[in-house]
Amino acid sequence: MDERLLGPPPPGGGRGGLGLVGGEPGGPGEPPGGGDPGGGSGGVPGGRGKQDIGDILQQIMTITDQSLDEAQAKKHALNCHRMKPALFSVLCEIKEKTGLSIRSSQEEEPVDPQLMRLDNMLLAEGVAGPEKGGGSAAASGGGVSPDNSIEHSDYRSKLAQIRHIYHSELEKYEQACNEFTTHVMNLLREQSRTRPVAPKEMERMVSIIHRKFSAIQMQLKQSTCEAVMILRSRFLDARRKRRNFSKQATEVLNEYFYSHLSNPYPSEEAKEELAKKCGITVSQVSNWFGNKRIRYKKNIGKFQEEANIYAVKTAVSVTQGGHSRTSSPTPPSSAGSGGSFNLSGSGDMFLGMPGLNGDSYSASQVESLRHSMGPGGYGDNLGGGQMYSPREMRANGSWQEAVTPSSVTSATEGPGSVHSDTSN
DNA sequence: GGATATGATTTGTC
DNA sequence: GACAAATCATATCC
Repeated sequence: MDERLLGPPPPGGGRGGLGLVGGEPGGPGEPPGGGDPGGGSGGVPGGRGKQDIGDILQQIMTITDQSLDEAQAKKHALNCHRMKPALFSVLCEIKEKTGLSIRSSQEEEPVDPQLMRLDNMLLAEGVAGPEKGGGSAAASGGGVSPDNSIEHSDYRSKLAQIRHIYHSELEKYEQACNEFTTHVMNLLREQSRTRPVAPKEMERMVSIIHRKFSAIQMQLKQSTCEAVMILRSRFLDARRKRRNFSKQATEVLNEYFYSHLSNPYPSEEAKEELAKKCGITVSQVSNWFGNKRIRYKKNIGKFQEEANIYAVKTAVSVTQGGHSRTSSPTPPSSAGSGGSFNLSGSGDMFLGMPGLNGDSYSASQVESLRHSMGPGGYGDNLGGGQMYSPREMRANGSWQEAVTPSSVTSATEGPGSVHSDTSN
């Protein structure tokens, strides 16, 4: 709090200044009536008057140190003091002089650029200003993938929480600021009975209070910005929010993968359909297949059991009459044009994979399963003229080379076998 | 709490 | 642009 305002010292410094004023010959310090109605000390000679004024000033200056009742009593006594009008006029004069310095220090301060930045950011993020409908702030400004609706709504709800807290705190600050301003104004008005308080002084006091509170508000804005930044970074860095796919989704993906083991590269349409089925995005499907291919290739043995499980699953579902097309939305892209699947998916599975415990499926098993697939199963492409997709023909680390042991392929060489063409 | 699984990202290649 | 491979970061299991 600015002491100068509540008890402005005279120019020249401290209380001594006032004492000097009071002692000026013929000055306003001389009591108009010359009597001593309150003091009870009889007539006041010049020296005695000085001392009296000094006492009064002392009392004024120490009034804040006293208890409320004591202060009220003192205040009342001072207001009734015979010297009061004279003192008041002196103080008014002093005020006139100090008014210049007040005015000079009251010049408009430039808007804090940091505050401007904070305001702009809060506005852009949809925290400050009017609420943005439909969470467009989160979608456009937040940089959250638009196809990730769950995260999107999560982001929006979190942002709404921040917004709510920000506004309620801001309201609290404003309320507190207003209350405090009113309180100080009342105090000043009260004090104006004892000492002159210029309207400008009051204005200045109000502006000081507002400045103090705006500093607090700035902290609030800073904290809010930080919270929004953290929220954004969390949602932007998808790795932080990694969630395992549902069991059902993984099953659908695995079923497709193992039923298209010869060419586990789903077309765009297939990806879209898988994504739809699994409740994930197309890029997530792509990621999943990318990861699956590389991990399968790296450690085929580890995935054998899984492969077998899905092989049997698929076979059973097909033999039961239910086309597993649900798990095999559409053939891979290469198949779309030329039917490039070299083998039926399920057929691959059994040909390329030893059974559990290292045992291979018997030829009859394979044959019966393959047969059971029929034209409606994953073996749709069995009769395709083109045997391999360009990808499969790659010489450097192609999928076929990696996943199909030569012993197996050579043993099952024939229409749809995989190894013969890879060398070309 | 460490090991493992798994989804996502980055980098380089074609 | 799609993909492979490496890597990161988090989830889950024990």
